Amino acid sequence: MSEDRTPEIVLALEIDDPALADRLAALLGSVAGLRLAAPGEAATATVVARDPRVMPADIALTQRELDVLALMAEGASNKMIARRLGISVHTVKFHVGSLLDKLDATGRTDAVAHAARRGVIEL
Amino acid sequence: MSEDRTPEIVLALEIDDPALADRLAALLGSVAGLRLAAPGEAATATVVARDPRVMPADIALTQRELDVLALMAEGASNKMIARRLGISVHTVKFHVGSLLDKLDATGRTDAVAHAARRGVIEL
DNA sequence: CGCGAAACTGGCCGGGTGGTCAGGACACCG
DNA sequence: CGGTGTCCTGACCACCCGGCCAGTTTCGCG
Repeated sequence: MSEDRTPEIVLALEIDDPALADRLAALLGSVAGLRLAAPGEAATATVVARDPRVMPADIALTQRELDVLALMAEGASNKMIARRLGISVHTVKFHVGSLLDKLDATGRTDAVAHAARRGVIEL
Repeated sequence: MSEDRTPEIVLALEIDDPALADRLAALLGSVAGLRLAAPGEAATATVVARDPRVMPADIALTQRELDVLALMAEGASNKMIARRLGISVHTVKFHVGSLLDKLDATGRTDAVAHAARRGVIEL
């Protein structure tokens, strides 16, 4: 009961690089006042590090495509996007088509999922 | 050039709770072999902690709805979901309807976006 | 044993979606 | 100047989606 005013910080590790994970584990494991979380244990904080990720140059989307993509992520229909952007539905469908192509998606739902996964958009 | 094969780990902090951030900064700042990142500096790893999160009670989705939701996030069509789950398209549409209702979404794209936002599914 | 919740199925239909073909305007670059 | 790329628009069409109606079974709970 002495000093439980410092409730021991539990740190979880989510490191892609095994070598880095080892070094961090060694470093952090010997720090007084915190300990590493057991697998599956609820942690106070998580140390994350994903290396040069699968994300080659943001897949080169044009500005207009990013506009359309953002509205798609809001759940907007082609008609809504057209109105919001001041262009015709045909043009929206054109951009959506390009998006599906570039993002390698089969539909608009798949497209926003892929985009969110690679950080192109923020959900 | 002695031992720069241990390139000093740079840690960034993304902690919601200021008190926890302070304690972690104090603890980690005095560990040899790593240092805290300056604001905006590219870090080796990031320590994240979002507290009691916006995610109370998971909005009570049934198991089947979670199944359908997961496949929706994959970009699967109703027909594909039906095949994958061994049920009819009508049933899929039934579950999708419930999903749209519970997630307060206007379409399947909106539904997976909402679900991802509140952590119901992992993108 | 009733009763509700969950899961499942069917049909119908208006509107949305994705693919395809075709075209024009503009800017940049070799 | 011709080529390339982006952006924009039009039309056509098969298919999908979401909402509506209705119905069945199975399960757990009081």
